[in-house]
This record gives sequence, C-alpha cells and structure tokens, in this order.
Amino acid sequence: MTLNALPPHQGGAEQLARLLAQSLLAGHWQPGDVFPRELDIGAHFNVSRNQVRNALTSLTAAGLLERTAGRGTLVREIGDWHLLDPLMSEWMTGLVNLDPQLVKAIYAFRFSAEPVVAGLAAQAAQAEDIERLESAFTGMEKTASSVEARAEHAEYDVAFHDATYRASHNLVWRQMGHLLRPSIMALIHRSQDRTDTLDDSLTRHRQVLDAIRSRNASAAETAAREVLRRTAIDLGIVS
Amino acid sequence: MTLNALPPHQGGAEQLARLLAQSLLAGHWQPGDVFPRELDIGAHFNVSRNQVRNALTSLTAAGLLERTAGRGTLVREIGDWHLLDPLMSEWMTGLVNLDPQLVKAIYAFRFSAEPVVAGLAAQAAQAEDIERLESAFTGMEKTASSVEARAEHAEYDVAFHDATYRASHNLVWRQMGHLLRPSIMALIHRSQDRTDTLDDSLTRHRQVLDAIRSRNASAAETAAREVLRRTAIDLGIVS
DNA sequence: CTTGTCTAAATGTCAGACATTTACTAGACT
DNA sequence: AGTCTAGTAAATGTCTGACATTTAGACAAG
Repeated sequence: MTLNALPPHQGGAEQLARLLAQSLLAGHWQPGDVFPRELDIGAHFNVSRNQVRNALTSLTAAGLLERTAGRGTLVREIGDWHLLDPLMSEWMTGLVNLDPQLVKAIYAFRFSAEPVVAGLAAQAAQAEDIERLESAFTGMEKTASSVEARAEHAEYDVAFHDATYRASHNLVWRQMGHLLRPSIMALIHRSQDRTDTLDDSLTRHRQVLDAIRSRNASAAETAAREVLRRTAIDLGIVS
Repeated sequence: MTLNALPPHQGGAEQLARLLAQSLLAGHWQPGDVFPRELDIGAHFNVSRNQVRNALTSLTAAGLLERTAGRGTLVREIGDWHLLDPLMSEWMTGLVNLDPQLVKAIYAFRFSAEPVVAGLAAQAAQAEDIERLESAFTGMEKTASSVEARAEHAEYDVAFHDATYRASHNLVWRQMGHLLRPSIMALIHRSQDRTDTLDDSLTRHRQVLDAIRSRNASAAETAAREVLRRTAIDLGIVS
C-alpha cells in the first residue's frame, strides 16, 4: 500500500495524523504491513520529522500502529484499535469510505447498548438533561422537511442521542457518546430520506423523549430499541 | 497541589507518565488547577524536557490535562477523562487510592452493561470463546480456597469477564474489557473474602458459563446480573 | 548447525535555539 | 478617568542536527 499524495497545505501535525489515520480506517493496509519510515513520510509531505513523529504518536496511541525501536512501524489489526478514543471518532467522522465492518460493529453496539442507556436516563435525568433532549428534538423537527438541511438534521440527531448518554449520569456511558457522530454520519447517505421514513423516525424519537420525561425506564428501553431497529435490520444486525 | 517527590530510577517517560497520572487519578488536584511547568517537572525528577513532554502528551491524550501555547497546563475535570483509554486502565490498576467516585461509576456501568454483553455472548460464542471461559473458571476454582492466591484469583476473575466481552464478538464491547482489571482490582481489598462469599461467587460465575455454553441468552443476562449484584448493593448502586 | 560479531537501518533521545501564543503591564491619546 | 496600543515576560510548540539504542540480517568461526 502506498500513500495517496495529499500535502496538507495548512495546519500542522494534526492534519497529517488525520490523513494517515483515515488511510488506515478506510481499510487499505493489511495488519502486519510495514508502514513507511518517518523520513520517507516527511519527505513525501514536505514536513519535518517532528511533525511526522507527533502524528505517528497519535496513531500509536489510538492503537492503529505499533512501533518498535529498530524494526519500524507496523499496522495493527482492527481488533486492537481503540475505537473509543475521541480522536478516532474525529477521524472517522466525515470519512466516506469507512470500513463497512466497522460501521456494522458500531451500530450493533448501539443497538444493544442504547436501550439500556435510555433506561438509565429515564431513572437519572435531571431538568437540564430534559432540556437538552427537547432542544435537540425540536431541532430535528425543524430540519426534517427541507432536504438541504440534511447535515444540520444529522447534527441534531447526534445531539439527541448524546443527550441520552449524558442523561444516564454515568461517566463511562457518557464517554461512548463519542461514537455517535461517526455512526450517524456514516449512515447519512444510506437512507433515502423519504418523507415517511423521517416522520417515522421523528415519532420514535419523540417516544424516547416522552418516556424519559415521564421516568418510565422500560418504555424508554423499548422506544430506544425501536429508534434503531429499522437501520439495524438494513445492516443485517437483527432480523 | 504539589508532586510527591519520587524520582523514577528506572525506565523512561512511561514511568513519569504513570506517576503524574496516578497523582491526578487519586483525586488530588482540582479541575482548573495549573499543572507544573515542563522545566520544573524536568528539574524535579531530573529528566530531560523531552521525557516530560512525552509524558504530558500521554496525559493530554487521555483527557487528564489541557495544554495551550502561552498559558500553560491545566487540569481537566473528571467528566472529560477518557476512561476507556487503555492507558487509563493501566494507570488505574494498582492504584490503591482510586477516587471512590470513579470506582462507583465504573461498577455501575458494568452492572448495567454486562448482562447485555453476556446475552450477546450466549448468541455469538464460538468454541474458542467457551474454552477461554472454562479455562478462566477452572483457574478461579483452583485459587478460591487459599488466601495467599488472592491476586491470582483476581487475575482469573478478570480473564473470565474479559472472555465474556470477547465472546460477544463485537469490536466495541471488546474494548470495554480494559475497564475490568482496574474495576476488579479496586475492589479486591473490599470484600473480606469470606469462604461462603467466594463459594457464592463461584456458583454464580458457573451459571454464566453454563448459560453461554447452552446458548441461553436470557439466562446469561440474569446470571451476569447476579454475579455483580452483591457488590452493586455494597456500593449503593442498587438496593 | 550453532554461535558470535559486525553492519545497516530504523525508531528513540538529547540539547539548544527559535517560533508562537497568551496574559499582563505601562503608556499615550482622547 | 477610560480605552486602545505597544511592549514584555513566560509558557508551550517547533525545528534541526547529532547521537543512542534496538533490531534484523549477513557472514564467518567454531
């Protein structure tokens, strides 16, 4: 595998890190492949060795690469990736070629986890949590009709689910909210955003909101499951 | 807050990172506090500025610190910590003074999540997963009676739960296995390891194993809940 | 066939100078 | 007095070159 030449004309090591990471996340590179040497990368993108090292440090911290002193840099297998590192979420977001295996795995996780989270949220939500949920939901409503506001709608969608995780008032669950943006963005092109589909989605989101507001945990669980069910079926996660 | 002088006589920046991280994880330092400057840390521990920068880079990646160019290094609040970063797990493990708030949050997460994971495991487990579970369980049995094998027993305990996460065959759930070691280690001193308690624990673990082996998802869920229930009650997570 | 040594090549580390960002201070001007 | 501006100090960020350390492989001696 070689690198697609794309010199980052602005910004520093973060640009480079994103570039390299996305090359890995797209599914090019086999586990065990040797990654280019620092000096080669630096020469290729015309950046200093420092920048390269900083970028590679990030990728290593994310579990994408493994570096040893005299050997070089090796590509790690997908099972070792730190999918919950916020940097990973940032890299995954906006990547159109995200590995389908990853999209499916993340969605399968959400399908199994979010009902539980919604149930916890129904038990633990405070007034400000309800406000966040309502605000996100009304944003979804406003942007549902127009087609050009699709990106904005997705942002409100992310905000809604993130508010659910936060409402659980658990530090660990809250961290998983980072997975939402890449998961939702990866599927944005998938749904034909037919009007009836969107109406249906809105209705189900509203049921989650209502269940949390009325502190009905089991209702929140089933409602959250219904929100995700259609896409889960499409992805072959559940029948 | 000042640093407890403890010059790491061996190893490089990782030792320093662990030291600094544990100082934060123990709950000293208030959010917003200014962290010592690079040069001061270097002078204090007699290491080069490079080592300090490498260590601080790790802590920053873990969400413990926030660094800006001319301002300095600030301590971030607990809600921003990346609890799922494997480095964090490593730092938390073996830390006796772990913030009780953290211990409780992690255990509350496990109490809500592991039943689901066990259910998935019952659906997705392969032969090798069953083997891992059995191996870990027999290890727990062997080390249950003697008191001096308490640490070894805890390792088998970790291995058992980790095998459950792996058996779910979901990349995201698998990552959460990293939380197990600090969670279990933090509670090792808590239980008086009375014999009847240990017997009870073994019985419940066996029920999880049997349920997964017989592919009974709902039985696995309830069994996993029972494994965690007693400690959850002790911690005040559930009544 | 094993062992030891040498060499090349890669990442890791150091030290110093310099760049950049930020907060603060002191004036100058209205 | 108040406000804008310039300047200064202090912190993190970056660059560069040299050197250290680790690894894999080649090659020869036993």
